Amino acid sequence: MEEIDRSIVTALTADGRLSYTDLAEKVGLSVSAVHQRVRRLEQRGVLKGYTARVSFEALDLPLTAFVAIRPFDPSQPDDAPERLAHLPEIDSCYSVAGDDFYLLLVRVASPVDLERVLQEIRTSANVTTRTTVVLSTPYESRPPRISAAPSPRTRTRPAGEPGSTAG
Amino acid sequence: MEEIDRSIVTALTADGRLSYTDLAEKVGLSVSAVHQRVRRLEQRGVLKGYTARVSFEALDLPLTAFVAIRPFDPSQPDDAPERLAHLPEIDSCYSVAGDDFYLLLVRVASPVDLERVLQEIRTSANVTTRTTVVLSTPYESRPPRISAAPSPRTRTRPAGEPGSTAG
DNA sequence: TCTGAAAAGAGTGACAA
DNA sequence: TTGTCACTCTTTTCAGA
Repeated sequence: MEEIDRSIVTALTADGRLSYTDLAEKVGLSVSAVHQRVRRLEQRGVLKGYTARVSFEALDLPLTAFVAIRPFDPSQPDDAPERLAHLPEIDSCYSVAGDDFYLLLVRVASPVDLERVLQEIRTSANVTTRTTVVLSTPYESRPPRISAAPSPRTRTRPAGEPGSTAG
Repeated sequence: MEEIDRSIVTALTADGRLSYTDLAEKVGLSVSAVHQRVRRLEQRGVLKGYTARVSFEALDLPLTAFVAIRPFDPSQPDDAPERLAHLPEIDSCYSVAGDDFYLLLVRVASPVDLERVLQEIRTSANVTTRTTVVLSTPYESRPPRISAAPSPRTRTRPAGEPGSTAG
């Protein structure tokens, strides 16, 4: 990605409510130029949206756990993610290589709630669970380092226009 | 947490750039009342900040992995999180119960980069690694369900005021 | 803790370069 | 693709209830 776009994305991951005025100052462009770039980054899907970062402790969800799941009957169709999507305690669902099929990140208020959620996971998706409790979180969701490498969409060009292979 | 604050937090996790005007409409208060509530939620630490959500694929970080680590020599002081913090490929670091000491979430551009990062993790923190590659991510970082239970800070009271234990 | 109003500041779109 | 300008809307602060 190009340098200015990179610094825009970096700045917006650090503060998602930055005004275009402040952004423009940071990257050394006018407000409207920055505004257009942000719109393009949003359209390309580089910027997918904006969220508030919350304190899970303050929201009474102090207990985090990773739950690795495997189907009880591996011959059955595997639709665990959809079957589990209704559980609000599940923060994330990853399909993984290795011994397990999926790895879930779960946030609850208490051990008793974790027990209940594990039961709901097992019965909803017909899986066995192996749970790893998080004791503390030294850091989480750090902003990524954004490289200069072109993203796939950067290479796209309007239909009908000749590509560089023509040269 | 109280109902209006809950809907404010929910709305801001869904769209972190919502204007106070829109927020005020959603929760049925005036703009300045909503503004005050948001400021208070920020001061209490319920709202910790705002970020742009990015596409890791578009940022050329299509490969995600979980890396479980254990100290090579368990008798040495355990300062792995600080020793690893400089690696930008590490998104999150969780201290966990169970067989491993920490679980890292890592994002890289390619298998070769993963290999390099694993070597850097091993040498930086003097640990062994066990890596689980993520194949796909059905969902990630979903907004939490916000309960009515009081957050810890809600219970605090001005110093010198008698607590309920006095009764 | 809320409302309403006023001033300062930011977002937005058209147009020229 | 960027900058300028003009218009509109939002943010921010304050007094008063």
